[in-house]
Amino acid sequence: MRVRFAPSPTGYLHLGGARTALFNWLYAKHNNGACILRIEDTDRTRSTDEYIDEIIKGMNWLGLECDEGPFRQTDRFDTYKSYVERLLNDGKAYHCYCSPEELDKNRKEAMKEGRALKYNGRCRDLKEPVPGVDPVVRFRMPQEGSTVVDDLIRGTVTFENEQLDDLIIQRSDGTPTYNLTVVVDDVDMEITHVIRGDDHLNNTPRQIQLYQALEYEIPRFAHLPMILGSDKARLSKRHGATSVMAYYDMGYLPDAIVNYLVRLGWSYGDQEVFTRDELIKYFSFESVGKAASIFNPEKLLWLNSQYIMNSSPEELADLVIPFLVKDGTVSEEQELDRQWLSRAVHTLQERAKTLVELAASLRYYIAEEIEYDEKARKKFLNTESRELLVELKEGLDAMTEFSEEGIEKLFKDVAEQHEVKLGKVAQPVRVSLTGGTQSPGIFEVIDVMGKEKTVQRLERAIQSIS
RNA sequence: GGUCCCAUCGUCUAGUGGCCUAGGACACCGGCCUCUCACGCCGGGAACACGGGUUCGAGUCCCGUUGGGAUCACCA
Repeated sequence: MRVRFAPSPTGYLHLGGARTALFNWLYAKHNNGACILRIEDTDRTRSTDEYIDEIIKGMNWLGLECDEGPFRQTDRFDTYKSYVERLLNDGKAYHCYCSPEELDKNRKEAMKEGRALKYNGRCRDLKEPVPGVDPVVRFRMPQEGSTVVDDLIRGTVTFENEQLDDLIIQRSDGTPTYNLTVVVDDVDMEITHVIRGDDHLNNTPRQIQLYQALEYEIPRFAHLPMILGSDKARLSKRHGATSVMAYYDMGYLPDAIVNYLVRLGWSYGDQEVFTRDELIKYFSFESVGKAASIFNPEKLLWLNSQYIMNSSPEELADLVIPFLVKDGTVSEEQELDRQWLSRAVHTLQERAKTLVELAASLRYYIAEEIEYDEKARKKFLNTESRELLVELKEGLDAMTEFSEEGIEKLFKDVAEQHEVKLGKVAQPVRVSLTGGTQSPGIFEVIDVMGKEKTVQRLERAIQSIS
């Protein structure tokens, strides 16, 4: 069992491409088969090496490494040429001398008259070459009967051959075109299952005809439904057709992206969150839907928060460091105590939806100085709370051993003495320590922050009042 | 326009003729928990596009309508 992911390096790996890669990868893993990465770069004007690197980087980040490749089609031009020669010699392809302008004119006329947009076959039976013109090579498409696509997702789809065009398989500059190269490569690379986007379904009968002309076995096909933007239009930059690496920058975990993507069109009962192993075990085309689905950023975000909650603090601590550096919270050389950082991360895990948010909250644990949120300062750091802060500071300063329980007892004692609720005590402290009104439980914050920093910040808060 | 595909809550989906008074998840709205914010828990509103058949019985099968999408390049 062999599958392939065959992106064209004319852009970054976006969510749609990533999902196609994912379904190929899952199907291969599920069946203990191989996944081949093939770069379809025959359009030399639009393909770049930079995009190739970016695509591979994106796949690696998502953990979708292929078993073979990358193979580049531009390295295989001689092979394609020999197949074209074969078709030409067998009379299954012919030279066409029509100019692009002429073709364009015919197309427009056909459009105006409401006919199918199809090559008129002018050069089909030409006996002599036209001098001074570099011809393209067209495939002589059978015009009788019909072609049936047997698709793992869509079932049986029938196309009338008379609808099929004599497609160009080699350009006038001698380079091959897509419909030929896919077939040749899938044959050469012994691909058994072609898994790709829905947008290729209409190409499939043409390719089947090519397989038949070449007398090769036809692989199985599976055409995945598209991913649409919120306006039901094709996914564009606006909705998320940006590079998957942009999601790295936004603080998403690769497993969350994978989990989100797989549930777009595929399901396993009511289960929403899957481990990678479960995905491999359960994946099947039988439970892939046929309808296109709309990309929903909120659900992705929710999944990401789930993955952050369920990750180990140690793992998250490692992952968040680049974001702390980016924020300027720590410098590149700075050595952080990993064990301590993990404790800090642990207090924030169920509050952060992304690594970016996590890094932002971590800032008050790590930074030397904090800034007060102005509204919070006004409301909680005032003469009313000053005495409480002084007592708390002294109490904490006097503690020989720091523990959550001890801190809690101190807070409750102070609250009781002043006959106020715990909230009256906790909020001013929270603002003093974190600068804002939202944070993990105040006892754990103090415990993680440590005596020195806590006392110092309380002192500063008291100073700011007078 | 031709051809092809698709159609269950706003969104992702469960559903493979009776378990459907249509289930779950995100989002939204209440409530509980509580030192704040989250998490968690409990509850709420919200869908079978429409019209014909087939059948004792249809969200599920068939046909049509409507709506959406894809594709028709010397792009892939």
